[in-house]
Amino acid sequence: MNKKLTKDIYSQDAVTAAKELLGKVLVRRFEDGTEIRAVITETEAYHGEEDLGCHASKGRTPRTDVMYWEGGHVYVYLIYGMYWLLNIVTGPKDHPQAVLIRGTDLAPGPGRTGKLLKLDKSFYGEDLLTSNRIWIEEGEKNDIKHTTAPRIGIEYAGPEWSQKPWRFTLND
DNA sequence: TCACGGATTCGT
DNA sequence: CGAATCCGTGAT
Repeated sequence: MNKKLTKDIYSQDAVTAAKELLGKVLVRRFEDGTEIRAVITETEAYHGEEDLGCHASKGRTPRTDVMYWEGGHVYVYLIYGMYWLLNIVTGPKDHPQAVLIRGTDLAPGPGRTGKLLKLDKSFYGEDLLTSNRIWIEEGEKNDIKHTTAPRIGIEYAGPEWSQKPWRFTLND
């Protein structure tokens, strides 16, 4: 147990990685040494520039740059001026895609998750394989079952993209 | 340099 | 249903 995930899982495409990250343990270590361990219960996949729901659909900008990096990095951004949303970059270099952590057992909702983990701008580009303040470990269960649903809050992307079943929820 | 609006949440 | 609250993005 307490085994940190290796590069393999992050090198996959976002849709596959989003399913596999369910049930894994998100670990946040604070400066005072205390740790929070939250089981990932809900994810969403954002896949490439052609995905109009993905921020990278606007091309490579200072904000989306990290999505073009190799999988295993952290992409955080501020939404509605209040919440830092946590995303895990996946796939090979120069193929922008990421998995949004939409909820954990300790905090339902992406905004609450970011609040729980006390995320901020400094986590942009953090390496999950070498960071000493945030990483992901193997979970307890092996027989993970999940439910699929359309992604939330991206109506503007049009029906083709907003209706894709790229939202994954861990079954109880 | 400026105006716009968002991968949300909470209270009315 | 609407306010809170800020900065990246694209237009001026």
